[in-house]
Amino acid sequence: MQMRKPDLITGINNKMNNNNNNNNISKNKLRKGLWSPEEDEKLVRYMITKGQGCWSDIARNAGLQRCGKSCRLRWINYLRPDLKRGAFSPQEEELIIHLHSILGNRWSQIAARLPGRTDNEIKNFWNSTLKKRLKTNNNNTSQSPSDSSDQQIDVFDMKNNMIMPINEQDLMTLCMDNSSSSTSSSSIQSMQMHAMVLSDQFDHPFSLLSNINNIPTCLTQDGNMVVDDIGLHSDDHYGILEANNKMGLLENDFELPPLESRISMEDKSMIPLINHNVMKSYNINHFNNSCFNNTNQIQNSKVEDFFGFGNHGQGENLRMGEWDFEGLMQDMSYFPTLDFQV
DNA sequence: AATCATCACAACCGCATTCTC
DNA sequence: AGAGAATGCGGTTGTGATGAT
Repeated sequence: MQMRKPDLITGINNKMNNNNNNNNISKNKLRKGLWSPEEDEKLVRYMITKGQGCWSDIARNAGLQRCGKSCRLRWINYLRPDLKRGAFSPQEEELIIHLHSILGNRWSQIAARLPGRTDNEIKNFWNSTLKKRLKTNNNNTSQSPSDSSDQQIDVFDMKNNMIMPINEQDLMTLCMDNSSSSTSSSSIQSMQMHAMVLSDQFDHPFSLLSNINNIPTCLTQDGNMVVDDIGLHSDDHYGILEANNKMGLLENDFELPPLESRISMEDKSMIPLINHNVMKSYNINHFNNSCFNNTNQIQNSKVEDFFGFGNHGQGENLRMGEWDFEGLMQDMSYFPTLDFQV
């Protein structure tokens, strides 16, 4: 389906392109709007024979009166031979919904998990179809008292030594990306995730993460380690194990985050109390940055050792705010029919 | 048949980040 | 180091197709 009329930007372009004579086209006027079959053919032929390179060069050398950006978009979203096209399968739909529940509108990251699909395609599908469908579904179930969007999660304020509740949405936003979050509460905005303590009260929203096991939970401010599921609870909610003891096996592998990304523990006063399953999905660097920088013993450890992800290339870094999908997807037996592409 | 509303999606825009010189 | 170019990303727009009235 083609929508935009070609060359909306200038009437000059329109006339010139109708003549289909590249030599006559003004050097400064680039064509916009719909791509003609001829343009597509030029771009495809060029890409197949010459391969990818600088997009502005491609546009020029392929004889296209388009900016490089436009060529890139056309190729990535429409002309690429590995595009799947066609309707989304139910499995794809479900995966998009799940990924979106974790990632939000990070379309490119979602698309990276759907072979043959583009971020634009997924974004359009979400905005035009899935969002409405989910909204309808939510309306049907919104009367339920167990509506997860209203679920309160206790967060421990270390400065004031008290527990305060926040809603799940705020916590998820906080967890997703503390550099660009737009949480509704200023107190939450000021929080930084630097340690996790388990809490049985939070029945995590990420069911797909629930089969990740065998991790220690996190660290407290003084370098102690908080653990769960290994029978070391010291009271009703959590237990503390001396990090020295727990980390003894890991101290030979040393991997430190860049200095500038480390977070001063003094600046952080809030520790969320959340289920360890949620914590597992956090950005690995996030833990490097925030959890493990305060204890020498822990600094000597790789996070992969803790979480068993180990799927990153050497030296690979995730940006702040990204999630560790490599590790996450390893554990996603939830969608057995999909061929995940990394 | 005509009109209007909605859907679907290609493509654009602006901004942020990364790269290159 | 920094300025400009290139690239990538997410939000938004515009319009043909389709359905409802």
